[in-house]
Amino acid sequence: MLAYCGVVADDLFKALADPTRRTILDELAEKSGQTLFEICSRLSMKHQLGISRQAVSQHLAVLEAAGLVETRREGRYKFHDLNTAPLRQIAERWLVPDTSGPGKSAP
Amino acid sequence: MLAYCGVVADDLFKALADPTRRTILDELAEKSGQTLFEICSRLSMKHQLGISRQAVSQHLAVLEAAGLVETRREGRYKFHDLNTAPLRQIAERWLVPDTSGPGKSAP
DNA sequence: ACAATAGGCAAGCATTCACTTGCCTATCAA
DNA sequence: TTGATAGGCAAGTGAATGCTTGCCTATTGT
Repeated sequence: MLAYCGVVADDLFKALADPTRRTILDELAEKSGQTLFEICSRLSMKHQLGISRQAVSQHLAVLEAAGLVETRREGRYKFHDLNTAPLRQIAERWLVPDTSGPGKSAP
Repeated sequence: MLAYCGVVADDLFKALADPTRRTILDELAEKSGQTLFEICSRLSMKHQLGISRQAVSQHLAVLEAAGLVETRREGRYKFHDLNTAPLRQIAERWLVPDTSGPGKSAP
């Protein structure tokens, strides 16, 4: 799709810049569909991250804005799923030799 | 090489977080072996980035710390080359495991 | 030698960012 | 209902970051 291009690029890289957010992605890759509290307890238990619930919530919002996390609501629960699709533009930007025409880069 | 692991991960993602640094990577991907002044003029000409030489120098230092840029000195010139090797750990970290989940990735 | 070129080092400033604190809404169980 | 759970919103704070300014060293050309 043409999504995850242009303007979203900045959100994507900024989302990946924080180590806590990368750990959250690791947790969602290991078990998808986790709630906010489940992620919080996992960060505390497995990674010894003393972090508040609101901080994790803000991290999830950043990841969602970058398209790396998708959410679905069910009752009072909100489940979070990992979406690795935006990551492919990283590989497409520099890892592939530039064979195409004058491709406009997205800062 | 065993480099580009562990501690370097944070430097890598932080280096990619800035749009100016990503543009520098684009320029080095298009033409390798550029000097500081050459990169400066390209950022100014092609990308309309009014940025000082020192700022570009600092960006290059960050990129070099992340392993994304390698340098070689010849006389009073310092040439910069792109190294995309560190980028592969991004794909290897999240793109590989896709056995679980609701199976809604890659629409 | 002298000046121009290519680059480096360090302090200061302004913005951004991660995190906390406090309070609020919505859903479910007793 | 009441209370507990799951989550959201907004202001404030301290640290990190991007950029500038000023001065410095090294190399090259005349």
